[in-house]
Amino acid sequence: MTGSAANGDDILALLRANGLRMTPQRRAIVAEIMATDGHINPADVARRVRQRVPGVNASTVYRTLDMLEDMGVLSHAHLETGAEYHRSSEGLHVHLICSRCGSEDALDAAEIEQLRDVVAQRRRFRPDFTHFAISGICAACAASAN
Amino acid sequence: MTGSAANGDDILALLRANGLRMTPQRRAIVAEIMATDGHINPADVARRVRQRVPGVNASTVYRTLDMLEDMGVLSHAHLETGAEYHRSSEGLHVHLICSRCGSEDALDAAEIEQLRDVVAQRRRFRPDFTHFAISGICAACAASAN
DNA sequence: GTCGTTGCAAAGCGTTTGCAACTAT
DNA sequence: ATAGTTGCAAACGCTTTGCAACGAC
Repeated sequence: MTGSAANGDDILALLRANGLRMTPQRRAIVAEIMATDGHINPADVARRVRQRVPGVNASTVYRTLDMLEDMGVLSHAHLETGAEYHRSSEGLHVHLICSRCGSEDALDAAEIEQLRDVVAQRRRFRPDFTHFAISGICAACAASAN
Repeated sequence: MTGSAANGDDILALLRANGLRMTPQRRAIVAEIMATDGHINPADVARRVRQRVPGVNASTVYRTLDMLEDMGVLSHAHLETGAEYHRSSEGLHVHLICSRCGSEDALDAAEIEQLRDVVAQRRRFRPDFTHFAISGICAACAASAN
């Protein structure tokens, strides 16, 4: 339930420690995830994995992603297009998404801290800004538009 | 493209001004929306409207919600369960959602302002905190849990 | 009469499920 | 041998689409 596994070996150990098994399908899925920086949605992961290793069923991909999230290897966040997975080891990641052009950026740890403080100032709610993206208008679009 | 219509008459006027028509189906959908505080998703709106006015097709509901959003009468936000519509006239509304118990709360204008400032401090990105919810742990859950 | 609007029916898409066969351990 | 895992195929829920009929203006 913990692990911030950074590589295949760590993940294998994690599975073993929980009585789970490392199958060829899981190897392929983990490899795909580890090869991808940033986020990809379940359907995309399924497509990509199947492209490399034709035998992998989509339902296996969905079940594996769920499992990896339970193990703490993956996390998901909600972007405009829906849920996206990313490696938990990538650390705090708050997505800024331009609603006009779709470009993406990210806040750093200090900024996230400040956002948390604003909320904590008046509420006992402990916000997790990584779970949902923050929509808005990027500098470029603000300059060129309205 | 503008309107913050608060009642049926305003909406009718808005449609007229844009060469659109007020049909019985639209009347039913608008009535349902106006009778609901908070948010409901498209599928729910469809179900509720059909319950009241059996003749209304689901595709009509989807098309009408899209149209009303284009007109500025409705807005949508992204919550854990997906997209939710709400009346634009309800004003700035930032959703705080507890990921443990699902309870909801909202930030007020002053807090939203402060969040904006945090981002503006170092970026030219203009955030819209209303578009995505903010996930986190509510006070009650933080107290009862580990 | 015009043109926006609707219902219908079908299809699309991502996702989930039950179950028998398979296989990592 | 034991349980975890997979593929299959079907079903699911939400949403979209093309098109002919309809109806608000």
